[in-house]
Amino acid sequence: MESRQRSTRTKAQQREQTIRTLVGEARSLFATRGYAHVSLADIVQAAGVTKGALYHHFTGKEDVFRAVLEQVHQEVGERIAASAPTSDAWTQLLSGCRTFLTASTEPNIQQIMLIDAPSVLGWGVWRELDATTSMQHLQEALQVLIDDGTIPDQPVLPVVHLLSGAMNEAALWLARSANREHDLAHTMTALERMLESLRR
Amino acid sequence: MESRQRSTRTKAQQREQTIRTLVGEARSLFATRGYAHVSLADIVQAAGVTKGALYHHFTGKEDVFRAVLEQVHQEVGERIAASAPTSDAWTQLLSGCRTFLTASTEPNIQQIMLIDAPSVLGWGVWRELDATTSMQHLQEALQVLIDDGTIPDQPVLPVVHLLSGAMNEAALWLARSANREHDLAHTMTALERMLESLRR
DNA sequence: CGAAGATACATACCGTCGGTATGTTCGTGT
DNA sequence: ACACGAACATACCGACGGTATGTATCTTCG
Repeated sequence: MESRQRSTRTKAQQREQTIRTLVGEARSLFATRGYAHVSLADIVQAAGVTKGALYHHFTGKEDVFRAVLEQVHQEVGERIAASAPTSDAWTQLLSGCRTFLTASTEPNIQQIMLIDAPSVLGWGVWRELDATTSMQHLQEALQVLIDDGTIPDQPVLPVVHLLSGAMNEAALWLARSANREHDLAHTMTALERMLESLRR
Repeated sequence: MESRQRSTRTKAQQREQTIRTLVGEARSLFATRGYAHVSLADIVQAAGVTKGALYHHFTGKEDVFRAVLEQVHQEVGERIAASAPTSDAWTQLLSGCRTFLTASTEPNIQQIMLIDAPSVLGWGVWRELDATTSMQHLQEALQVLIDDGTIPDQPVLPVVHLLSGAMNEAALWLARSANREHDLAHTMTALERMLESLRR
C-alpha cells in the first residue's frame, strides 16, 4: 500500500540525499585540501548537516573517505570502459591507458585516489578497491591478449602491477607538467613501447 | 683553544645524540604503525625525552617525518649506488633496479617512503626528495645509456617517471607476496623486457 | 676566572579535532 | 490512531598537536 506523502521528501529520499551531498562535499574538500587538512566540521558544514547526521551514516572520517574513494574509482572505471567500446583488444588496451592517464591527471581524482588513499586506508584496502576497477580492466585486457596469442603466455600479475604503478606515477607527474599535452604524448609513446615489448 | 670537557658529553654531542635517537625511534614507529597512528607522545617516550626537546629540534610532527624520510632516502640511495660498482652501464641499471626492488620491499622503508610520504608531505615535496636519490640514479643511468648510444635519444623524464612508478608499485606488491622470491624473479624479467624495449 | 649569553631541554597549558552518548523529530507499518 | 524506529540534532569527552614559559647546563670572552 502506498503511503501518501505529506511532506516533500520521504525518509529514504532524505537519507539518500544526505549521503549524496555528504559524500559530494567531502570529495571536493578532500580533493582540494587533502584528507588530513579537512575536519569533520568542514564536511558537515558544507553539507548543511551536523556531526550526528554524519555518524549516523558512517562509522567515522575514514569511512567517509572510503565512500568518496569508491565513487572516484567507479567513475574512473566507467570512463575507461567507455573509452574504446568497439575495437580490437590491443587498441582497446592503449586507449584505456590513455583514458586512465588523462582522468587521473585531474586534481580532484588524483589527490584522493593516488595520494591520500594508500596512506589513509592502508595499501591493502587501496589495492583491493583498485583491483575491482581500473586494475581490473588492465588485467582483463592483458589476459585477453594472452589468450588470443597477441602476447606470449606469462605471469600477468607482475606486468599488471608494473604497468599500473607506471601509469599512476605518470599521472601524478603529468598533473604538474608545465606542458601537459606535450608530455602526455611522450609518455604515451614510451608506454606504448613498453607494451610492445610484451608482444613479440 | 680547546675547552676542557668537564662533563662526559659536550653540548654538540648531546644534540646529535638526541636527534639521532629521536629520528631513529620515530622511524621505527612510523614504519610499523603509519604516520597517522603515531603520536608525538609515543615518539618522545620511546626516545626518552619530552615534547619540549622535540620541538627544540623540529618544527613539528611533519618535520620529524621529513627527517626520517630523508634518512630512508639516503639509505636507499647508498644501497643502490653500492649495488653494482664495476660494470657496464646497462647491467648497472639492471642491478640498481633489482636493489631498489628488494630494498623498497622492506616494511620499514616501504610504509614511510612509498605509502605515507606523498600524503604527509605532499607529492611535490616527496618527488623533490626522491629526485635527489633513487630517481636521480635512474635518470643518470638512462642518460648515460642515451649518450653512449645504447638506447636512442628520447625524452628521459617520461621514461624515468614510468619506470620509477612501476618499481614503486611492484615493491609494494612484492612486500605482500606469498612467494616473494618467485614473484620478484618474474617482476625482474618483465621489467627487463620493458627496459629492453627502450634499447633497439 | 667568572659573568653574560646561548643552548638544550622540561613543565604546564591551550585550542582543536575525532568520536560518542543522548535527546528530538517525523515518516511508516500495523 | 499509534507505537516504533529511522534520521537527524545537541552536548559533551578524551586525546592530540602545538605553544609559552621556566630552568639547568655549556660556551664565550673581557
